[in-house]
Amino acid sequence: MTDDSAPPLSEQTSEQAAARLLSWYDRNRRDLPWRAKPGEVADPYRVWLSEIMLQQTTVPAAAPYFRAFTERWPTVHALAAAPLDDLLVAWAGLGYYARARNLHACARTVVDRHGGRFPDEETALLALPGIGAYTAAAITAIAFGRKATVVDGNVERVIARMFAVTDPLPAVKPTLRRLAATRTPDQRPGDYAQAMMDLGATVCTPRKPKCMLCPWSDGCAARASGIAETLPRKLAKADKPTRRGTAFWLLNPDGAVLLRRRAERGLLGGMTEVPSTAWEETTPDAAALLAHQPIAVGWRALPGVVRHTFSHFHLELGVVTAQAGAGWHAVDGMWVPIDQLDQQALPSVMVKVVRHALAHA
DNA sequence: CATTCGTGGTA
DNA sequence: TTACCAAGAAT
Repeated sequence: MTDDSAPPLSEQTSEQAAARLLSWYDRNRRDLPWRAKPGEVADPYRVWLSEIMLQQTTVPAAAPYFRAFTERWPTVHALAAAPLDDLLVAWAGLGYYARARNLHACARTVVDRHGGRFPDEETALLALPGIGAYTAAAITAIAFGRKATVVDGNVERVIARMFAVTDPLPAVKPTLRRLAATRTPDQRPGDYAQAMMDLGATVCTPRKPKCMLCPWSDGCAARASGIAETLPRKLAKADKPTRRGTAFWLLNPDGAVLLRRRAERGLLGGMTEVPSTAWEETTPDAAALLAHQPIAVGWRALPGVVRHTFSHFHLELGVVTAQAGAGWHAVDGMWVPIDQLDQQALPSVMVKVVRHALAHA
């Protein structure tokens, strides 16, 4: 049966709809670094690693990190044997650093309690650190070829449009999941999951969906009503407050800069930072600087400000600088030569601070 | 159920 | 320049 002779999607069974999507997938397959080629056996380690990296992260952002990780740590055993700090350095810049900490914990659990093999059932996968409903289903389907309903942002969008679901996210999530489950086929679970996500990523896009290219367009209720681009609806998010702080760019006589490790949990947990005052909505005053300065010296303010936006607030960091005299090696933190900063677990905001300091100091 | 948790690309 | 957005999870 060709696409041209197929009946409208609404008159088809879900198996027939799935077959049409899989046909589209085979004709439009993307070559991604973590994707097994046709005929290749999927490697659960690579599937897992890619799915963690892709959480709330675009393909172009994740790809170079995936290549670096798999080259340096080709197996879950290798990753489990590595120190957490090595993972944090390698993860720096990718964001959501709890993912890296959970990645490490998960690798060690798989090696220590599962004999180095990932479980092939959703419930067992769900129990592992950093693996939630989406990732458990994705690994089940893609790595093990077992039936599972994969629901990510792409699938939510495709399903909301197909069924013209107008209730807003996130409350409507369970409904979208149920609808998605009714269409999940028994055949080619991994390809179907990736086909749904590819469809959302390349055709059923958030803005200006390419309905003319969609294998499901004739059965799409939202397109029929002319509301496809408005779906899925989402509740308005609270606007981001602006927090402010002052960073201390402190050099020692050797030309090394003082850095420190952030708390193991929370924002940028376990990552390296330039010492600073607390980040609060009020501009830090002189007393705050005195209270937070790593050592008591005279500070000179650098011109300008470092701006950065996190997931839930804007940050404006002023930078002050000073030269530490000899004998200050006992401060809380570590002296790092400027030319060795690339070996540190510096998140993007701190890379901005470093660049700003080097440009203006 | 709402909040916390990054980053870079895009319109 | 701002806001939105991306293959979510943990609490």
